[in-house]
Amino acid sequence: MERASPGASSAVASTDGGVPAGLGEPLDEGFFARPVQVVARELIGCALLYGGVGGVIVETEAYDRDDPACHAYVGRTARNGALFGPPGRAYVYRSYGLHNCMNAVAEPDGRAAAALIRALEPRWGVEEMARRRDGRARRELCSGPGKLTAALGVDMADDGAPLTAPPFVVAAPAPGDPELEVGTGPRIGINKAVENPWRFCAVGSPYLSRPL
DNA sequence: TTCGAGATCGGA
DNA sequence: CCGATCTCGAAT
Repeated sequence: MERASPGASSAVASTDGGVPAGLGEPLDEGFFARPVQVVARELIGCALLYGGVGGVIVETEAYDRDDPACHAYVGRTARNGALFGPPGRAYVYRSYGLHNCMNAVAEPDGRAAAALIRALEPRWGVEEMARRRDGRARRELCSGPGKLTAALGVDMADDGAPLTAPPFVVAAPAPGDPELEVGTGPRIGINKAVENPWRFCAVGSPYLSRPL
């Protein structure tokens, strides 16, 4: 069981450029140019920041082109174009007319697939995220795909943007970070291909959208 | 603690 | 029409 005490949160040491310290190596395009299930699994424990604000990825889902639940399943359209583009880009779409959801495009250029980022453990710029999320508790800042885009300030204008360049940072787990145990389960909120266990979670994290 | 409905809009 | 969702209020 994790036992983070709210009062013990220390100030985040940041370098000059607003990019926080304590990050691992930035992930390159090659990381994303692999099977989407592998990418989705290995993103657990990595850092995701937007403008210096963000946290550690604790929940993802994989969607590939042969998957009826994937937006690319119906073929290329105006909305899902980024899915067919080069790996390491963002695919951002609007959900239920209200929320934005963010994916990391995976697999080689032209092959549609993406990992949906579903939850973060807030770590950098927590104050700013709380402001954007109406002063909610840390646990609720990024515990869902629509919540985390709101907390980071990611929107439709970021559709197609490279995750390998500012304002995005996606970095491997920092050296010395405890390795997270990854669990799998069925994906959330879909009605097709429900049985595929393509949801990946950091086991026991209190920051998931839902427990496994 | 769980359940159900409403909000809201671009794309097929 | 219908979502890869979130929130709030009511019931349990």
